[in-house]
Amino acid sequence: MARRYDPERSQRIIDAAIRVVGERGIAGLSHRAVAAEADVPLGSTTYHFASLDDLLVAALHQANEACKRDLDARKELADPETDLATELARLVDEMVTRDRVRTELEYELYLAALRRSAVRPIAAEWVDLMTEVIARRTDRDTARALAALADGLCLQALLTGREFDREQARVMFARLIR
Amino acid sequence: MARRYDPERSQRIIDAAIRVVGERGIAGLSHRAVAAEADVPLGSTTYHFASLDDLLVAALHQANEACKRDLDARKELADPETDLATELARLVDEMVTRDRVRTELEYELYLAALRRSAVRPIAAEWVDLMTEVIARRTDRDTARALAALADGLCLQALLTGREFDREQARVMFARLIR
DNA sequence: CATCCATGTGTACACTCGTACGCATGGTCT
DNA sequence: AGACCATGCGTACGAGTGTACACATGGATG
Repeated sequence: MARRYDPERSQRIIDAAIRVVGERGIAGLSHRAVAAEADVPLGSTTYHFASLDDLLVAALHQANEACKRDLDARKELADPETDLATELARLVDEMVTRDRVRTELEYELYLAALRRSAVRPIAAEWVDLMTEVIARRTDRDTARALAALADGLCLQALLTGREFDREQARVMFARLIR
Repeated sequence: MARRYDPERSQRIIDAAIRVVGERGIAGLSHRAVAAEADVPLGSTTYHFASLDDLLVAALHQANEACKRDLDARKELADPETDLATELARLVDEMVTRDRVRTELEYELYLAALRRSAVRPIAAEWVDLMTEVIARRTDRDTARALAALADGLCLQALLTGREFDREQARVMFARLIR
């Protein structure tokens, strides 16, 4: 039979799950949808992930790790030569335009965390990392507020569909920075 | 047969739907769950709301209207004698403690809006009203940022489970107000 | 009073889903 | 070489779902 012994199997299943959630939302995640997307039989998804929740957690965790790596790799955010407010405004701008799909998935994760306790730690991780990265340039309390403002601005942009005004955002970030 | 001619029927169905979403989340919304909660037969829910989406939209719309009325009724927010930053900090505090259930439902609405275009206008309405109410006390751009910060702080509190620090929030709101 | 039709009710159908489970297979270890 | 067992595969079952639809009822209308 085709494709036996596939050491990357469970990884490919996770990748497929991320694509499914990205396209149809968490509500659209099912063993069958993932199996089809990964081109593996149904039994394979249930073998590698005992329950659908396990799969969801694995997928969201991996997606979140990718986001975190990206965030960490943003040298400009850490570089004290740059203007923090400008960099944050740029970050949000890119999140709601270039990376819009991934950002939507990120917020899907957030809001799913409200109901599913298994997902909450993952969401909390993201909030914490975001705060921590910013805190390298300012104090912790301010960093938390900056992260919150960034979150709120993202959400507003995603929900209202209004165009994001980067310059105005920069001004607001600047006001928070002491 | 019992309870024929019930002019409040569709209203009671909506109320039941709100309770169901509040308790189990949007994922838990089904014709049958609502029918049971409203104590009406299954056919009744499908009669009054052709599709499940119709019911969801009606429920979220009504819940949102209630929130909006409450927000409008907050005299302190409009009263120029009060300190705006203090009032906003109090508002968020109450949202994540006393009104936590309703707030979770509000964010559930946000989540739904990300994927369902029918729900997006309802979420946008809420964002707009929030901004408008605040804009009575300051300029529009600042109001938008204040609303975004409030949203972000709410979300952080709900996700991390950390206790909300009202005083710290007040300081951050105050920094945004020019 | 006769009729109509908005409203209310119960049931049935087709579908998707999560999960369980028996069996196949072939690296790996003794 | 032979046995073992992690991994892979297909199928089946029961539960839950949205929706359609045939029928009941009784206030409103003429």
